[in-house]
Amino acid sequence: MKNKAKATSFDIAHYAGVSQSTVSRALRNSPLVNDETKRRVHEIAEQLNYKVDKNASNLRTQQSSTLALLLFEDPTTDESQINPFFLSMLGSITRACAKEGYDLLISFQSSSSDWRADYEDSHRADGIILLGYGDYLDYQARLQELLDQDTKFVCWGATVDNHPDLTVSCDNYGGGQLAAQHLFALNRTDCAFIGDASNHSPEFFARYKGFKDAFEAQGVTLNDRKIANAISTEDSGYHATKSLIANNISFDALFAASDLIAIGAIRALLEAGINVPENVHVVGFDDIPAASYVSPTLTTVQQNTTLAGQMLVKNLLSLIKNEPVESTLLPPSLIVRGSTALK
Amino acid sequence: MKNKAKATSFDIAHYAGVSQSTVSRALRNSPLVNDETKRRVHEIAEQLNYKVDKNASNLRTQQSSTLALLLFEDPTTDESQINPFFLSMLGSITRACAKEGYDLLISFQSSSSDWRADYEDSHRADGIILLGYGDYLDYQARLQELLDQDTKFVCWGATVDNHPDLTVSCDNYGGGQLAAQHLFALNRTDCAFIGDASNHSPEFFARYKGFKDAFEAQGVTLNDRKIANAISTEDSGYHATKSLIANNISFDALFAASDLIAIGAIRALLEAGINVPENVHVVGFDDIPAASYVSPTLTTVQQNTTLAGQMLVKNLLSLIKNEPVESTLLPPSLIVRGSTALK
DNA sequence: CAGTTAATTTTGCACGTTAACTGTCGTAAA
DNA sequence: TTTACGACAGTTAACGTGCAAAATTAACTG
Repeated sequence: MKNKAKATSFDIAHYAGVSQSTVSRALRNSPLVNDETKRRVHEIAEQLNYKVDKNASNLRTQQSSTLALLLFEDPTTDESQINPFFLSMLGSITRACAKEGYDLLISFQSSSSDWRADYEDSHRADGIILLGYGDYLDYQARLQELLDQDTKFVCWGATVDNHPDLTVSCDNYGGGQLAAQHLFALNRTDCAFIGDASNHSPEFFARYKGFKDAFEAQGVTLNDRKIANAISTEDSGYHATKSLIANNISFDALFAASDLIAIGAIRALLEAGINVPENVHVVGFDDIPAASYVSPTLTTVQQNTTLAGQMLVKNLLSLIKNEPVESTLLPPSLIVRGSTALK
Repeated sequence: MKNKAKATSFDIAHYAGVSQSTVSRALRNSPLVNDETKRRVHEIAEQLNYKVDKNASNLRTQQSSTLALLLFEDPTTDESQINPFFLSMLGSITRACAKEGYDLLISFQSSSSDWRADYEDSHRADGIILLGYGDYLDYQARLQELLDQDTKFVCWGATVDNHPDLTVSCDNYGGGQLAAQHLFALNRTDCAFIGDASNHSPEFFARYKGFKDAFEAQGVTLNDRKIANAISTEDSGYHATKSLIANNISFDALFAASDLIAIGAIRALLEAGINVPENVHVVGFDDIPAASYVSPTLTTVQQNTTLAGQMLVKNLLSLIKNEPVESTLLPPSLIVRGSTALK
């Protein structure tokens, strides 16, 4: 039978015949406590099923051993749907936090205007991880505000002006190059791009830039007309591709700024009777799980989400400890699948 | 310029010329405080950018306004991959929590043996949501333990012995019926089932049972030989289907216990030169995002994850408030797509 | 105008922990 | 023998809230 009232450190002190503060020290393995006493305290703590009260501990130490994850979704995305790429990141961030002894608090784009107040000031979290795609311009002002407040935070993808160290991101430019080199090697040089070639979405732009530059390095110039804008959803990729087709724009390869776009693009192509990969090779970006389920399976530039999550957490913890943080750029890798492989 | 030191309720009390406890009440809109005083306190709080310290507040009230979500993955699942169905649930649970003013703490299958101690005793969370697929038998003992400890928790899917009220689940049996009725209407009665027809995974079993019973109600008896076991991964579905084919077992329709299995099954079928839906109709379960990306798009029994998440949170909060909780069974709905639709 | 009641506000403590400061005792150096 | 110091353990004071009881003020009655 368990006690209804939860055991406190005083209870342990009582049973162990020592003072409460000795219990506290013993449980945190302070060197100021005799080993034998430590052992006894630990034993009794176990028996009483004692757990340090997080609230009391946090209140006293003025920190929470918790990180907050703020997830920004594309505004058009349907409520229940979350971008699978971010979900993958979520998984690795959760694990990285657990490994470091931190809890993870998750929240979607907060309607509140003051992230710092919501998390740091209220001592709910020691730091914030911002995870989002695309339109960071809207947030630059806010990020600057966080900086001014000396808030501890790291971003995925978005570079904060003059503070690249606060960002962990994939080498999108290099990833675009990988895609281009792959297509070039397959002799597919008449390429379309679906994503966002403006500077509106820095990540998509970098992918495009790397793609374009790599082709130009081979003496191939891409036709700007073969670009269609899309946000990172299947639907958007589908419609963008459809409009390319409708405009009679020809191409023998297609580079999509994300896998979801690529999947939508393939659907549009197949519907139009254009075979993948025979007529058009398709390369995506991200390597979400669905990339290996669709048919044809999708060749894509893989982002290492496991490493990305670990780095985000690691860098944030360094920030919190006021340690120097270095800029982090993760190398992507090309995963060749059916959409660029002729049998 | 913000103060480095965070404002406390004492600071507000000082500026407002009242006592700290009046501030506390004023901020929580207690009727015991004069309206004018309230207004002034709120104003000053805003100016100082004051936020209630969660830790102090939680310590005082002995609760955390936080729920913990424990996610159980299939043991075979790769580390970074999370079952997309659960991710969808995660999204709606997060939102439901936010709406109720609760934070959500996420954790993957804890290696710790004592969930209650990890969350409730340490006051990190007021209650626990258990989310998992399949093999609950391993956990029944643990669930019983949680019950004995009077821990506040709710489960997805798994029924705790004699406590159906602690479970929110989809009407898996009814979903199986839906699938059967659909296939029967299309005159596909020679059905295979891939999943788990033993009682090992209660959810899969219920889906199979409903499927089988609905056919029998129409006078059609399913052949037990046309069953292959699989866990909820694409790979497992692929191999299970392959083994059916390898054993020369014929069928004109296939019901998979989950979409991931169905997607793997389709891959195996197509590889074997069996057309979907012409030769074999395929019906899945869950309606994960990928179901509408694969080709052919997948007909499936949809679980309402939005509602499920809301109910889990709602029921858990009721439990925490010691209010009576009712058993919750959510109705699934059939989504007809390409894998059962002949052009 | 003293006396009673209602409407507010204030005082003081408790929540469970950690950390800084004190205190004790035995042993080694002076 | 005295002093000093290390190795422990105990005492006390926050951390910032929220609640109960006490205290103050205002409002009203006879």
